[in-house]
Amino acid sequence: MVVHRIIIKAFYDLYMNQNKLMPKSIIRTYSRYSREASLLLGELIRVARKERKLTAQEVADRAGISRGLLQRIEKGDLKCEIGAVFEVAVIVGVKLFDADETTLTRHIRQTEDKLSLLPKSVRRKSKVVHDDF
Amino acid sequence: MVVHRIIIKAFYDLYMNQNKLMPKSIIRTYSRYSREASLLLGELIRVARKERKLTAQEVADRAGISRGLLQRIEKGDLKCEIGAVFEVAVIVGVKLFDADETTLTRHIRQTEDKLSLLPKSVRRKSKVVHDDF
DNA sequence: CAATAATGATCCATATAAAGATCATAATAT
DNA sequence: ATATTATGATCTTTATATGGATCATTATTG
Repeated sequence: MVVHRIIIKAFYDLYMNQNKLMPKSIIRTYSRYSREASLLLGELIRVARKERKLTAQEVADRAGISRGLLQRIEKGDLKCEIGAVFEVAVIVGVKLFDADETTLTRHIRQTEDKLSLLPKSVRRKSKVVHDDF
Repeated sequence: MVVHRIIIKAFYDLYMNQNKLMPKSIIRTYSRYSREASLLLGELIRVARKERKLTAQEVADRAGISRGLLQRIEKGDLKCEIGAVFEVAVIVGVKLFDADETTLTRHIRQTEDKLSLLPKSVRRKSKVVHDDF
């Protein structure tokens, strides 16, 4: 029943468009530092991939992502899942935090210890110091 | 015209569901290394935020993200935009690559130099070595 | 202890990232 | 030089991450 699908699709589009009038899109802005950190990570990945003589498709397959996403990652696109980026880094051998597995685990424990000493919640000074003058 | 919206919504749901029968969802799996790297980063962010006495809401606002997303970031959720994570890290003062802005820029240049020396594309050995026996 | 604020968790709607397909171009091996 | 393959770029569809609201719980201050 092709006609059904077409009609339903028309209503679907209608529904989608009625709210599309004001996209309310989220235009996110990034600091220079973030952009450069991401760019560097992407380039390190690309260098590592080539040094290991792996094609983009091979790495993408191993990481379980599309080649297109890998391209964006290597370009330092900030709108990528951090999980995908990290996974690719691992595959091509780029170390995160400059640490191996064991070191990573140790750092986690240290950080958790530190965290346990800090207050569970941050309390804003409820009242201004009552500036008497 | 509330009725219109309801009807249209019904068709919308119908349309969405006809394809939902086989979600074909992408269940991504992550390596232990990726999971721990992300967890560490999240915890470092949380520690830094508390040390600076910033509430979750304040940091979220400054980063232009929701408090919910910040929560996920601090928990090391791998399904977050890397841009959001990096931005938060910058705000609370967690250094990426253990480098300041200048160092970052220098590393980028070094990496690009390295990249320029590598072949533009990786070529798989087109033919197996013709295993004659 | 009481009051209040921060955090954690969950839900829904929607904006958007990702997959997949396709095309053009560039780069490598023979 | 030529054939072949990798890469880059763009488009559409679909899956999903995010924002925003709400509620319960926990912490902190006074």
